[in-house]
Amino acid sequence: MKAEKAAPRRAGAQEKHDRILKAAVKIFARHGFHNSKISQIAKEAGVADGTIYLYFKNKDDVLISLFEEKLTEAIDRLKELLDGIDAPEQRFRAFIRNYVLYMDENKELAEVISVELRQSNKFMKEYVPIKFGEFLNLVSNLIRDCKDQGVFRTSVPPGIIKRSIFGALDEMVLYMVLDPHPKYDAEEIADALAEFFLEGLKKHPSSGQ
Amino acid sequence: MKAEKAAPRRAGAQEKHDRILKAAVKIFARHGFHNSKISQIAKEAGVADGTIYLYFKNKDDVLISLFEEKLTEAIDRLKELLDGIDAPEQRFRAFIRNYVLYMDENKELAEVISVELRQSNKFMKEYVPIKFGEFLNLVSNLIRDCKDQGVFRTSVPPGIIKRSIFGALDEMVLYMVLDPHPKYDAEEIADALAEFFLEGLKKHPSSGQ
Amino acid sequence: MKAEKAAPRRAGAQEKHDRILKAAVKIFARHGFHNSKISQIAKEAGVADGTIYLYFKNKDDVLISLFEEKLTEAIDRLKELLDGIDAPEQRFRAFIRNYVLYMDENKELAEVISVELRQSNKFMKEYVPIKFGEFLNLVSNLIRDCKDQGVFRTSVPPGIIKRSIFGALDEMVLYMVLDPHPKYDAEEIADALAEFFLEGLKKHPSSGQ
Amino acid sequence: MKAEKAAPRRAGAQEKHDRILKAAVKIFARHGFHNSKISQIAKEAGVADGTIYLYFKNKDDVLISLFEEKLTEAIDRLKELLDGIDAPEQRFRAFIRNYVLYMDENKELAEVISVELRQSNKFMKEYVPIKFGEFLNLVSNLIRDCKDQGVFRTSVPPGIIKRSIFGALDEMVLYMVLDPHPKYDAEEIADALAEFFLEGLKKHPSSGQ
DNA sequence: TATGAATGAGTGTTCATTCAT
DNA sequence: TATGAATGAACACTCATTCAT
Repeated sequence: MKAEKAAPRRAGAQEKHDRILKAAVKIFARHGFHNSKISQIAKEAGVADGTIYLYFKNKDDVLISLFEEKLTEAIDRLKELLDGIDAPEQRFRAFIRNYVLYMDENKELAEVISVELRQSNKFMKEYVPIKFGEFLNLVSNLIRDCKDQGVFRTSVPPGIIKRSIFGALDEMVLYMVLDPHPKYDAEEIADALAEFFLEGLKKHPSSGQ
Repeated sequence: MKAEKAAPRRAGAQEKHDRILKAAVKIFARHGFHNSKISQIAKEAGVADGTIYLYFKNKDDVLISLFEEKLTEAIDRLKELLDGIDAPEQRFRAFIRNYVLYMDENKELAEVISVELRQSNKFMKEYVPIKFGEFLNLVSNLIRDCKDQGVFRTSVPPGIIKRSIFGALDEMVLYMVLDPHPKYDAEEIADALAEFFLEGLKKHPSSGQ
Repeated sequence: MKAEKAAPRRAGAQEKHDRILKAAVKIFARHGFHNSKISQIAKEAGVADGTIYLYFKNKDDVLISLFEEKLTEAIDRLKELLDGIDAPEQRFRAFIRNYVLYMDENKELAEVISVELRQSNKFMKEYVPIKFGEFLNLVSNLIRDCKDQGVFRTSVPPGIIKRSIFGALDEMVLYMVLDPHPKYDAEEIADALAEFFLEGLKKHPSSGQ
Repeated sequence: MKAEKAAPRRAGAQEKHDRILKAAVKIFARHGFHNSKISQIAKEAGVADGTIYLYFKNKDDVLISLFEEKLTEAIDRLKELLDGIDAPEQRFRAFIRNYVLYMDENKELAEVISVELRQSNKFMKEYVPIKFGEFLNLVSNLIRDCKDQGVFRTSVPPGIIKRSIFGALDEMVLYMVLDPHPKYDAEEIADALAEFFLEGLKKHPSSGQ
């Protein structure tokens, strides 16, 4: 929930807020945050420049809000989806699959997240890291469940696994959405990644120790 | 080899060029590319603002050159190192290990690469993607060798593996260099990652097919 | 009487007009005209921003109206007061005294007049100079009466006297209302100023000529 | 002496600094501080907009520096002049006379000081009040000397006198420089004011008490 | 080569004003 | 009348880049 900024009370307020954020995703994806102009976003959203400042504190806040709201949305969707699945391995697979498919359906958002998240994570102190941490915890929990149930016997520390998986997912998704002639489609990528991670995390009896 | 720009003639020229790039790494790591000022780099390098333009076409070119030269250096170091190792699996392990240790020893460079590479990859059309591709190919080759020798029997496509590994490495390294109180040291991280990847790529007899 | 603007029709209209002006005095005193926002005045007055434009043409007009009405009020009060006094010297003293006391009782108004009047006098072509001239004429008349009755024998031209007196009063009042730990109170200041001016304007037999 | 802002070291630096300040006086006099644009000043000074920021921290600093330097100059000139005069009354007269003539010769500066000083005094915390206080002290000292030597026997407190005199001078000067068809010239005004003040401050034996 | 003063295009942000409700 | 969301013109300030020395 955004604070500080008196949200306009009109009926269409949320709609306009969303329109601006949607425009921002498109513009940021196209030019990158730093090369995007507020006036471009305003134009794309069909509002005046000044209107953006009725809904967001400043340009940074547009990006932060974008991260916050879109990550929340994505996380919620993933959580809800996982709720319907019991078997840990299936949950893990479903997570990977749905993350990849979600990003494939929201290519511009995927671009923005991949390209700008690190910048933001480093230079914007507040919201982004929190939301991002929440996302990483989702991964942690999945891994812990898999371990608890004996699916994963890996000795790799969870803190390393969760980040590695995020890094791999993120990079892969970026490649997927940017490549104009992709060799693999989202489904293939999702399956391959799931396969890769699962193999890496299962402790195979034959591989001894 | 850079073009357009008058090649440095004096012996001290290369030294000044390097000093500027070294300063740039430090400044970019601290503030990010877009928030870094040419004047800050000049000051850090102990030269006048204008002098930077004797060695680099413009601000973008400083970052591009940085990527180009530092990636080249890193790649060459890794290549040379791998040359001394025969067994594919050992080469793979050595690669992971050395990448992580190298970045740990060059924390500022690691930050810049992690935080700025994607932006640059996307928005700077020229050198960066080429150099980055070269790096990825290094990974590809390692994987191909492992496959050729039967170490990896994975069915995951190499194009997906190489990017996943880069993504995981990159994210992990970023975490490593940024966390003020890291839970794991570089050695642990390297070992864990190698373990994770190798397990994921070996085709385990027991895991059937 | 203001023109152009629809005359307030409802009984409550005048009241709202006054509330806005009262709010404006407070806000202008606190931040200065140029640093005051219409929205601040609206908030202070408890009305919507747009409402101000139902009562005033624009921001300038708020200040102009403020000067016009408050100066009129002050002048009328002073005139009325002077009407009850016959002796020119007493009228002069009463004028000084009451101007100072009035401003002391209306500190915020005094600040606005002192700080903004000159700007307005110079850059706002219409009402302000007229009203201000009227105020100065009040002084002129007092002086003329004193001269006519032989109280003042000064050879200093009236045009110079009236402005000097206004300047001195204005500066003194500003000092009085702004100083958080004033050395003199309003009464003392009034008496001192009256003394100073009267001495300066009486032609003292002993001082020759 | 200005600090913080690295003054350009070039030979012509002081000259450019002065040119900008001179331009600022002209522009501020014409439009008032708040309605003056940096670009107007730059144009008038024959420099680029950005150049102004090499010599001044920001727009406020231009005004502050203007006050500081011009007041210093004026005060120094007045001090030097007074040094050559012994008799307190003559010193007082000389002060009035020279202040008025100086302002008459620097009409635009006079306008800026009269119109903007109060704003600045109130809203700019640092330099202006200090310099202004120094100016007031000059007046105080003159009065004290006159009292010490028995020229003034007034009972009006010095703190009130100095501000009244400044207020009267300032207002009178403003009138003088603004009136397109002035009834009095600078000499007359100076003489009249001196006369007025002196009469007001001398304690006339015949006026008893 | 090296300097750093000068440039001026470019933009985030503010806020007086409007107008649909 | 009253509202306050929306507008968009306006502007201070920054900083990459140039160029005279």
